[in-house]
Amino acid sequence: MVQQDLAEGRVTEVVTRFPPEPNGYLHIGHAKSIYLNFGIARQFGGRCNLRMDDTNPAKEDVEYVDAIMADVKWLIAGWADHCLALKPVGRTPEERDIEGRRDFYLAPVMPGQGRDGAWEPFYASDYFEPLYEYALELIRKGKAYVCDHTPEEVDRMRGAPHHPGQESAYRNRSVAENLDLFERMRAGEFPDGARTLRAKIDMSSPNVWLRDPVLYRIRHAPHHHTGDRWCIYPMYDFAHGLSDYIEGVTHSLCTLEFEVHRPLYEWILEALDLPRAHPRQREFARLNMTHTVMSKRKLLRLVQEGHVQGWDDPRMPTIAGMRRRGYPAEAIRDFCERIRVGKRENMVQVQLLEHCVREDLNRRAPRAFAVLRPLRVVIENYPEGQVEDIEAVNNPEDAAMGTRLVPFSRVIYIEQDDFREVPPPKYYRLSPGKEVRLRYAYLITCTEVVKDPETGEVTEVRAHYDPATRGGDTPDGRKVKATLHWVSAAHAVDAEVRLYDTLFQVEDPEDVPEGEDFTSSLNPRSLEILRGCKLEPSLAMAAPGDRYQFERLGYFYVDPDDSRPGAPVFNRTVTLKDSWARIQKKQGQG
RNA sequence: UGCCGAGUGGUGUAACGGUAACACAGCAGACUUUGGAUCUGUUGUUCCAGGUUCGAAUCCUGGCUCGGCAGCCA
Repeated sequence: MVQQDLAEGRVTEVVTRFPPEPNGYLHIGHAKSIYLNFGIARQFGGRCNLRMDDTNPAKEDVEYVDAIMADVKWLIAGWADHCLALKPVGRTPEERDIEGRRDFYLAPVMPGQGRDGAWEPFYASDYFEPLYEYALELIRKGKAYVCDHTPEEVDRMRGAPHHPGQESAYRNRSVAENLDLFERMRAGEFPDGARTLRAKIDMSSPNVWLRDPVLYRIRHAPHHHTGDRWCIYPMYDFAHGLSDYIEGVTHSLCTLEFEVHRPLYEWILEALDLPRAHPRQREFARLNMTHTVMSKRKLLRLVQEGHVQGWDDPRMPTIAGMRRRGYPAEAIRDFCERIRVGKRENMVQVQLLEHCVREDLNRRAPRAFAVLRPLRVVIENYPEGQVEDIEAVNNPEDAAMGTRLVPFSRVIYIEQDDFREVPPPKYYRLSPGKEVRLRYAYLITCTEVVKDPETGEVTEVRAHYDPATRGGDTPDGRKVKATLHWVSAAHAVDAEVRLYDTLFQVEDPEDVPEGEDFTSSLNPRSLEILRGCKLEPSLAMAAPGDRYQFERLGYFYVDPDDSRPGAPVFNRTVTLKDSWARIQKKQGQG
């Protein structure tokens, strides 16, 4: 469609916009919209305005404005920064004259245009004055009127989809009376809900949004951006299309539920006889993903009821949550690219997102050794007090990332999962009498199991090493199936590691039995905090925001808030694919 | 029920009226000093019924199913 508009000469430049309401944090569904809107701007050499759609003072807050700005910038960084259009702080639309017709326009500021001053996103609330003028104009044209019915009356009189509504008793007030009343609404003469400004369209339209929709309502409430300057606020339908117009937006892309609003969007623009080209609204399907919820209302509940620790909890599908979990922006964009956009209801599997994350991280994350649930292994024939520096590859996918030295000694930790006293079928790892490779180090054979006499729990494993296998090679060509990661006990750094799983244990949390809601399918094991994890010493100084692959375990991200030098905290971004887990699962079923 | 929209493998998407394809997931195998990665192979798809046509996922008619809409929310 964009291509067609360009070809037909309807537009000469492409301007899109991303218009969140600052009443919550952005989630992965918004990421899809950002990717779409910025992607189109990028593809056609245009721009994308970041605009706060803030016409409802009751729900909105500056905290959200700041978070939204940060999330958008983070997500498009290095990709579409040059398309992000902002405006100077405090600037409002300029009034001008186009061939004798009055017009309002607000020009953007693009990166590179000396953008080092104070810039801010666009705000629908910056257009309250022009919007008010437009409303006056509608009244003068006899296309809007002040209505005194109560909300309940309006509701009742709207009718039902299959039968027409009833006209307001105030529908045919004179222009002068309407003008007077509307001005007094603005002046604050009436209490909340006493009157509204309504468009005069068609009470019998099959589209209920055309049955004289409310354009303005009275709300004596301070607004996060305009303070107490206003006590009447425009409704979405009135504000949105005109905001698009004021900003010179050419393509206004929104989700499917606004499809029925499109006739109203167009009606408003046409009724005003505007001098410039009209923006065009088109719709696409919002994103749904398995094992999570996507509505801001539900996400807010998760935050308020303490099911998560905040909007940026790594289990949340928010952009901030994913960032804190360690998802790279590139991977999220790749995901948005792969799901494409359509008009079909959809439920994308989280596995696809995780795949994108793994693919990205596999290429760039340096490898390291970390033992999450340590089991002591004493190598009895290794000289006491001896320490060897073992060379380890930083990233087998990228030789340029080089190697590092990891200390090896007589007492090491391995993963509890990597030892079984009684190995199940197909279990290749360590068990009594079995030989395994310690990655980059030596082959060891388990000689003895030490147990707690009380509980019977395995507390230590004793082993012998083969000095001829240094580096992990077998001079005699013998094969060992398993290679384990390890950490030298004397050199280990203690760390906290947070393991995350899906927030909900079912694919569709909305699909619950009668009388229950989505919180009943919350996953009780979505967060597991491990303390006393043993890391290789090079990780002691891991910096916030660093990403690693802990070999054989997954990708981990240094928590930006809680990690300290010498006492690192890692968040598990995503596990590695685990075919042993799959075998176990199958065995469990079979 | 009125209006609007959408129906293609398990999931998400492609396909000027001309061999139904791609990715993820699955399965099987190869390789492997990560049971990772990689590579190879493979299972499985056009909502239904008519019609137009040499030929239909695509066009037409009818039906079915799913979603959205009756906030002074966005």
